[in-house]
Amino acid sequence: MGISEPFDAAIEALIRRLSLRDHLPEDERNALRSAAVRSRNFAAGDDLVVQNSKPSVSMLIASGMVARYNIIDDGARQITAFHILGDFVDLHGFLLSRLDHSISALTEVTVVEFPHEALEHITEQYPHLTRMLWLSTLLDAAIHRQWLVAIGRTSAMSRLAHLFCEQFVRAGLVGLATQDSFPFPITQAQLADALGISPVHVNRTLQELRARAVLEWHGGIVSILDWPGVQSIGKFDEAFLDIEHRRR
Amino acid sequence: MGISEPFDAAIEALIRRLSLRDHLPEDERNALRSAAVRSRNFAAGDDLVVQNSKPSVSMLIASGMVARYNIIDDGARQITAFHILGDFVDLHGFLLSRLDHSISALTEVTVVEFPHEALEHITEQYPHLTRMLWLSTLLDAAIHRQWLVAIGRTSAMSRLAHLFCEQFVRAGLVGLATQDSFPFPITQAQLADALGISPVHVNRTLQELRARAVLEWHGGIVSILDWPGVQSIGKFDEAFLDIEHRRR
DNA sequence: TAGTCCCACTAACCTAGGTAATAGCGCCCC
DNA sequence: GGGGCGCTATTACCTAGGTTAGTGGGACTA
Repeated sequence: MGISEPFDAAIEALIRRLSLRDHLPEDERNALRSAAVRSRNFAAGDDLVVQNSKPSVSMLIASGMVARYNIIDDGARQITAFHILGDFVDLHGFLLSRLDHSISALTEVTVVEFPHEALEHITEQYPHLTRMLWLSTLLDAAIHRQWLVAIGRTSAMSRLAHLFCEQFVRAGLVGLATQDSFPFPITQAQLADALGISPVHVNRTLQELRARAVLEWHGGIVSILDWPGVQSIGKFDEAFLDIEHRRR
Repeated sequence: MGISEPFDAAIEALIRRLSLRDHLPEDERNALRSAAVRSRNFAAGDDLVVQNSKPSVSMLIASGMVARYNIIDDGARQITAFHILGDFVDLHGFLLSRLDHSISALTEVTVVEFPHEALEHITEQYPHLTRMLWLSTLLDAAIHRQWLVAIGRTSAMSRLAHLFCEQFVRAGLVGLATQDSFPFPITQAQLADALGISPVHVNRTLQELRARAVLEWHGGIVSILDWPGVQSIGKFDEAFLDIEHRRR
């Protein structure tokens, strides 16, 4: 195995995630496999991409967790997305000239790189696979919209619960969750930056969730104790993740 | 003119918007023109699409203004996007199974419809045009991210100013703005739903902007009095709109 | 085995923005 | 030409969540 292992893990997870939405024929799977050129490792805290850069590759996550974020001039930070195994973190960088945000590793991370020429080749040769990759960026946008709704119009409690629900379902889609738990190896401060609240209030709110006995979060693992309860607090409806197998 | 007028207005505005990012050859322009089948009118307040429906066409705006929004069970509403002339409101509905939000007309609106089969045909025959349409949805996502940053981490003042900046620039791109003004025909309550604040606070904040003499908003027209001032209050940097002409 | 981080957690106090209720004003429509 | 009606504006009061300034514990380090 050696060098081929991260390739396999990441690409098969991507294929698995896409296959939930439509069948991927073997030639398209192979096109994906041969578009990846190499893997790269990052330590926790490293930036994979910095704002305003013009990357020439897009990165698929093979292990670990990353965040996309923006820094505001006063030093505040807003995380706009979390990504895990099988997520194409900056696929949009293929068509956007310069990235409007940075991406940093929340844990140790391994990614697989896809040169933009290889992606362009896919768009020239494989229309259906192109639609599936396009879909993958549309799902990211749908998640952005859910975050907007949560941050704009719901309480800290709801936002927190909603995010846990989303991460639980997404981890499950790539085989990283058990029936009632999933890895969530970040700090309360990072979570605060994603939810648009202060770290202190994240702590307060977590205690309330713990007191209500709907979930626990220790040692980087979230355990769901009462799934309907969390969903209801978070007003979570997984429809936006569009997990439906059909021709696209 | 007659029936062909909205087609022309909408499609030429779309072409203009895309052409800012890369050259669109004549055959691709014609492919777009022939993919549109008919226009439709909506009165202010009508829903163009309701949440969870499965549309079989995508709509390009020919005139008027629409909002994408989600309703939360407690009745609160969050607007996640505004769209004007030349915007493909629900292009993502082409690949997503069911829409995760509703779309409603804020003014009288005319749209041009593109059947999903016609869009699929484009993806099969015109790889470059496909990338450009994909890009158009990526720009929507980039705007979502900016809204997330604004709503999550900035004051009501900044959010308001940021939104005005964004709308001013976007209106300019399709020829709807003058040097220092643009149409913004919505109510303070609708604006509140986009910014994630209350209508009362929108009013308070507008007065503050007026007092600082950076902009005015009367009769559905926003007049920018001090462009650097508005940009600085809104921490606005148009880079995320990716207005750069290059091969994509 | 003491020293130093980093992170979860706590407490006291503070403020941006929410809520409710109401007034005024233009516009349309009989 | 008067009566709704939708929108802006205003006031008084309230609260979710922010801020600041800590404590305590676990893990690596010397």
